[in-house]
Amino acid sequence: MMQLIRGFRDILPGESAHWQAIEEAARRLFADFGFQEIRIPLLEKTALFARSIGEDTDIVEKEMYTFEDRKGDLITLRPEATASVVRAYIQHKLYAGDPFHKLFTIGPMFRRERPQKGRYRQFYQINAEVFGTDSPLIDAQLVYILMTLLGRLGVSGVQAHVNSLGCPVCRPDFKAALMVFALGRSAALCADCLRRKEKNPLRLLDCKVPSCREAMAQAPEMGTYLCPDCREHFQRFLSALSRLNVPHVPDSRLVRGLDYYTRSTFEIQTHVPGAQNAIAGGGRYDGLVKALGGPDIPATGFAIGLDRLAEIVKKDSQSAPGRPDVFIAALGGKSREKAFEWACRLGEKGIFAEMDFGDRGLKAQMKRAGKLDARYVIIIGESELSTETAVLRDMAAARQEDVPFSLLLGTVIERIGNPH
RNA sequence: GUGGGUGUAGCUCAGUUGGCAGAGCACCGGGUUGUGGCCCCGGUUGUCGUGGGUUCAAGUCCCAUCACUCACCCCA
Repeated sequence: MMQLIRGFRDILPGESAHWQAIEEAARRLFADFGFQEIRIPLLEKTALFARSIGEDTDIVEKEMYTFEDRKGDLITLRPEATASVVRAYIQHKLYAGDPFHKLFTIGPMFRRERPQKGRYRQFYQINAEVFGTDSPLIDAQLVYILMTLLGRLGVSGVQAHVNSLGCPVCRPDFKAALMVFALGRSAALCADCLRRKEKNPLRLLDCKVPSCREAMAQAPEMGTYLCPDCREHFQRFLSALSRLNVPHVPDSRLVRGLDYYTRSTFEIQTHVPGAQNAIAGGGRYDGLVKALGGPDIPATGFAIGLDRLAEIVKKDSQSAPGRPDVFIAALGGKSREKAFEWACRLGEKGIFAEMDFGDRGLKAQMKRAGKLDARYVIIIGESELSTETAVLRDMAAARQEDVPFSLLLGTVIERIGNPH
């Protein structure tokens, strides 16, 4: 049997409704807050991701779908959206005139990781990016938007974890201090952490191995190393969240894996069991626009993992196709042709008319009409053809009447339009 | 990439020390020559994930492989 590629998935009709609900809620919310949609390509030059995400990150080192095209250029299926949005912002000089832009995009990303619950190799994200201000108020607004969206979707028990990663002025000092501290504890660290302390010392802070946690318990905290500007920025971020009554917990262990993050960083976590408890995350990336060849414009944004969110939003009930307004039960070929014509005409008028295309008995067709929960059934067979009169049955009332063909569609439209 | 678990009907799952592949739901037909839901009767549905091996005999034991799943790494 042909099977789909490992780590990829089909979103079947019963589930797609949940996805639509989330996407519609997000679009409405973005409109409410003045965001505009930007649509970006799935493929970019590999160098874009290598430069923005960071050469030494796992994403770039071993998780990207990278290919050579026919010309020999290296291209990559996007592992995240921010790099592309920034590229587009720069390329089309969206900063000219007014650098302030609020953008969102929804679509699939690709990472070649080991599949796991809520994690696929093609996964979907809703991304928001705000360019042109370094205000912590905007960071707070992004968190507020995230919480509002989750609230509108009926997701409860979520918490915003927030932190500040500092800036190019103060972060190097912190990294150095962290490295020195880790060096003193080398004996107690796991193999992964020994590797981390060279490449990405910040990650030492969120290792899950108990012995590492213990060893790092007294590690220096970013908070104490923040420069005055960053310290004030973080305070304003926190107080804005408090003013908005957003439940949030400062979490000095919250670090992000991508190199481009600066200052405010946040993650929305659920209390669901399992390791995949983060459903959205983001933060400020003030240096990225410049690093990718644009002007020195600050920016901030978030990403929501749609796969996990859909899993949470999914109600126990599977969504079903809508109930037909009318089911047309036809007996015999001639009748079926008539039924088919009626079904099409009714559909054109916005009335959902279902019918059976096989050659089945009336009982079977009535059964099907009942199963589909059709409001009315039209019955047409030999005798109806000869008298040019169809039977129109109200299923709930279990009453039926004869209606001349010439009046049938009008009668149905009237009944559906004005029930009773 | 690393480690554990699981693959039997469309779905949820039974299947004994190796001995004719099952149940419920769903689906189809009948009970009513052309009238739904409830009920009753009957029927269909399988590469037992795939490929090899052991055996008189494999869903069952062994090996490999693929997929799913959980955790790690990492991340949304």
